[in-house]
Amino acid sequence: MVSIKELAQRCGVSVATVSKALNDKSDIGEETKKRIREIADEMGYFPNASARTLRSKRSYSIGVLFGGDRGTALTDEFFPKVLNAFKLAVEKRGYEIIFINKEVGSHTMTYLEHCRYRGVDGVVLAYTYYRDPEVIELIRSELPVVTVDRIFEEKTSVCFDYEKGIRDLVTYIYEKGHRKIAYIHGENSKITTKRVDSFYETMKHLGLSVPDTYVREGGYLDFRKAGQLTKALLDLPDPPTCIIYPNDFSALGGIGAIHDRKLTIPEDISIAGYDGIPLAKAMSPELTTLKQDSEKMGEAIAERITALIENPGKEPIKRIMISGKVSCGNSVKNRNRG
Amino acid sequence: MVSIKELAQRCGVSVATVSKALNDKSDIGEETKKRIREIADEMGYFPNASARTLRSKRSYSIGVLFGGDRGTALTDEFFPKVLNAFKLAVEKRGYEIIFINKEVGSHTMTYLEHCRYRGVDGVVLAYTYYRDPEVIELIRSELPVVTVDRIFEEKTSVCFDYEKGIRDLVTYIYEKGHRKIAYIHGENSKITTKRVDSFYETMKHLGLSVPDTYVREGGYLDFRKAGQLTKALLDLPDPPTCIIYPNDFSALGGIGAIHDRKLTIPEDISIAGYDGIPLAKAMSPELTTLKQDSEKMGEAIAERITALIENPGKEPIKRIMISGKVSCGNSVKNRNRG
DNA sequence: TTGAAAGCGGTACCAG
DNA sequence: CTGGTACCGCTTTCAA
Repeated sequence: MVSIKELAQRCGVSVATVSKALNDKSDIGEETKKRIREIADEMGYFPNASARTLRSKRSYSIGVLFGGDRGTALTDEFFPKVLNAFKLAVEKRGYEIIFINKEVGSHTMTYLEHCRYRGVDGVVLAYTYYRDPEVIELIRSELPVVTVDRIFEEKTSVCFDYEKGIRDLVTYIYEKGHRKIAYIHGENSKITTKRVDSFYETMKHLGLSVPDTYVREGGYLDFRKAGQLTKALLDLPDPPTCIIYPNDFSALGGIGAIHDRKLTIPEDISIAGYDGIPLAKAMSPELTTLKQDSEKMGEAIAERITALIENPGKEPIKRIMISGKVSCGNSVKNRNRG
Repeated sequence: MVSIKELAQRCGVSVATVSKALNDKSDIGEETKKRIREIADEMGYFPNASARTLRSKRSYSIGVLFGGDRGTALTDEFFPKVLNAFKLAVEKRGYEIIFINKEVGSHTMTYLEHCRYRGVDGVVLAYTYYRDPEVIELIRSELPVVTVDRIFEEKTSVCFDYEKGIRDLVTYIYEKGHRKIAYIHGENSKITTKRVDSFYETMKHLGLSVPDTYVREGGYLDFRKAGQLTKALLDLPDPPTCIIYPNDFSALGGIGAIHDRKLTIPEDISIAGYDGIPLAKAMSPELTTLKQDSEKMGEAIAERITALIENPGKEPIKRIMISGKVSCGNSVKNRNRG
């Protein structure tokens, strides 16, 4: 690898001049800058990341903490898409991502220590166990922080707009003529609460009553439970005409149960998912769902964290909402005409 | 962050001694080592990664290159699971992963340049466009390299054993009494060729003939095409009793087509997928598939690349095969009794 | 506008 | 066995 020294010799100037020229400092002549840049390109020069970081305290790397210790978020069906979008968006801005964890070999360090160890410029937290004292320590640190799908005091956050999402989805189903809508929701969490509250509010706003038996706790990754609950809903004396699932994945459990009962979708019973994973389009009938925009999400996180890094203390705390769109599909029957 | 200097002062020894003690060099007394380590723990000391890398040329980071420029592999349904397993396995060994790409901000660099820029200790390549000259340059470089699912001369590789996988799957289907087995395979690639060859060989070995019309090119992510081809197969004068798909995901396209034809699985037609994604278990009926062991894969890659890094020039070139297991499910009918 | 030199926080060599 | 010191490659201050 060609070093700044070699480059300087080749240019016939000092290393200081080269460094300043490449970092576009104001105290170098335009002529000189131009020449140095050209020769640098020609020689394929890149500053050594470690040296630069060591001296300048800027690593151009962003720590990503997600899914707690077990690092299971990557095995989820939806998060990798957000991560990928985020990755591309930060790379476009000259940053790289580094996964933050507690164990580095035999050493155990806190998340914050890990961040300092690697010298990350900022941190993004997503789907973590937010009550973990170490997570809290990290959030309260002086590092630029963006939290995903969770709001913290004094910190910028980017969240999917679940309230609007559920509202739009329920409204869509309502407009298709459904009045008896059941909701199998995910495990208890802030996100789930938001969704459930929005469900009740929307239903109320639409003038519909919701029997207690219509709202059941399933799980985001538990398709088996979704199947059981679906059967329970179908067995009610007054069953719903449409069932909303925690997400697209768990909707599959429901579909299995519906097939078991020899019913067809959407003729006999309508269903809707949430997330809009590619799979939803592959299903037959195509699943009605709320498509969350993972690209917009990734881009928004990247935009915010890099802004916080590059304008320390000058960026206001923002609460960004990313809204999705109903993906109609064919799993919700139109009851209006017949 | 506490530096080695402060730690040395606190210990009453020189920085050199501290460095050597913490790196467990042989020329420091056991007593001293122990005392220094204790105080280091107490003070929460960690060596600064940049400083260490700068001087020692060891970054304890591993570059990961996958899915080419667009970085789409993370959006795939299966690769994130391998990546996650790999990530956990390298972290256990004290390494971190860094994604290699061409664009870092406005700079464009080759993959190899990026590796040098970040000073990665080794590289893992997976599902890349292997004919890209830059990829070849990287593979031929002096960096420790492990390739995934692809074999290169003089380089260590870890591959899923597709030959055995297809053989086991076909044999399983055969044992269930099927004789007319069709195979919709993925896009042309080395991996696909291996699978198709194994399919033909196994069929031959089982004494079964394969009409040309039974083997069709679909796509790994193209469920729509899988649906079309399924219909074509069903329309044959002598249709197969079982269809194997490129993977679990594309099998869904087939299922849709089968439902469209008002046929049931497995009574009217049997199907099988490949990969064993969680979804396969969620389907109804549960999909018969070949479950690939992503954990074993991740662990094997991690073991190999770290071995290559830590024993430069001493590790033999290995070709590791990761074999999966037939996950029976219920989508292949037992034709033996009835 | 340019350059010399200090130093970021470690590691590695060599002397004691 | 321990310590002094050069130095990894770059940025930054300060002097010219």
